[in-house]
Amino acid sequence: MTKAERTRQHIIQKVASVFNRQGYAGTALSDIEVACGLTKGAIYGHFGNKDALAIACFDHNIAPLQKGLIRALSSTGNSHDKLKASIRFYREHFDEVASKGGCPLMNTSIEADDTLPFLKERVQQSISNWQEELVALIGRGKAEGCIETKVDAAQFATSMIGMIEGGILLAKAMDNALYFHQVINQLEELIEKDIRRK
Amino acid sequence: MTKAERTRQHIIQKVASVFNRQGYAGTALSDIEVACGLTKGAIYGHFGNKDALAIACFDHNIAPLQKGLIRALSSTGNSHDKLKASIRFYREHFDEVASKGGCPLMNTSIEADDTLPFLKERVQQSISNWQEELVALIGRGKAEGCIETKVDAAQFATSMIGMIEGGILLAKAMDNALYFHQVINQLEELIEKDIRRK
DNA sequence: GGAAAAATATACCGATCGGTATATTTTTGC
DNA sequence: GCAAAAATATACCGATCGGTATATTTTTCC
Repeated sequence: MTKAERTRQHIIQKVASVFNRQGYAGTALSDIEVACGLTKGAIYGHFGNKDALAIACFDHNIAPLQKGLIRALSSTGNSHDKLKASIRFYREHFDEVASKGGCPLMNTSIEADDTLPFLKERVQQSISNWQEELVALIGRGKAEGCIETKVDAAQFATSMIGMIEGGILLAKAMDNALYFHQVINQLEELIEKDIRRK
Repeated sequence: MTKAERTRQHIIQKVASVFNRQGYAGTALSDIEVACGLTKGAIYGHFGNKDALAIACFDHNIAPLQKGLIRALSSTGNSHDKLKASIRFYREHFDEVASKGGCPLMNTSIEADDTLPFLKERVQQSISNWQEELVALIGRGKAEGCIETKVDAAQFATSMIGMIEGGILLAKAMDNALYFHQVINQLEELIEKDIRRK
């Protein structure tokens, strides 16, 4: 890895959580300079402008979440087990996500919604991918016989994502992880009672 | 109503949705001037600073939601019916909320979380109130015999709020109301199958 | 209807915004 | 180890930020 690449990674790694916490409009170049310990000259040597850096940071912020989903999908057990493994992943990593400013998908979505099309595009891609992976998993579960065939896969996938995001929102807003765990408990009960085929 | 009061209301009414859409950091005084058709001189004659205006706008944005909850709680029927009436309210008003930039509770929470304590305080108060009202409603439902006594009132209340907010988030992010309705459908099924006492 | 008061607009403030041109330092490759 | 190139810092740009002092207009009230 060349020096430039290392520095580029250093900047992303240091600045990503600042963007996640303060948002695009709320993060000034001066904040970025402080966060990575470099001056504008250096930063603009690696990124064309603030937008390009914001995109790189967004990608960096969602990478671990995408990896977590992939890992859960390739875990042992049937599709119902994988669904549970996926939820377990979010529960186990909540504190980490919270400490970095919350879910980047939600944070970016809220701000980008009406004002930052170049970020909104990426948010939509991530949500679509997440939802489609869950729909496919539920479909496989029906074929395997571990998930009720009458379950509406799209409705449940959307609801699951909505509950996870909603739980993070409430826990962050209230500064209390209990809210998140309450929603996740409800979700797990839902999967056990209404989704699983007995 | 005096002239000053009328103008003050005019400013709030015009600017509230701009704050909801663009956020606090993303809304410049120049945006505010354009939105209400007045100059800084006039605006600062009614509000001490940008913070004070943001607070007034937040209050204005959540007022209809608070009223909707109160109205649902005082609707006819038992507690289970009131729970359903409350959900129906959000479904019926989704398009209106979406057109004004989404749920102000969520939008404000995300941005205020780490940077705007004076707004975060209000968000917390609103969420607490919402959750407590639902917990109390479920408690009354148990006493009435229309809600299963084994239901965890706090967990369900939190989950219900989380699902509503999560649904709004997804629908807004994807520019597609279907996501919201999917989550609400799931929530209504949940209430009918797992909450209601048969 | 005219003077006092209130509301609004204009003009301006220092600070900070994102971004760039250039000078300086550090790294690379022979 | 030295020159070329790359990386970084410094100094500066015009624009815009939130906010204020003052001038002008509008409203109020006798």
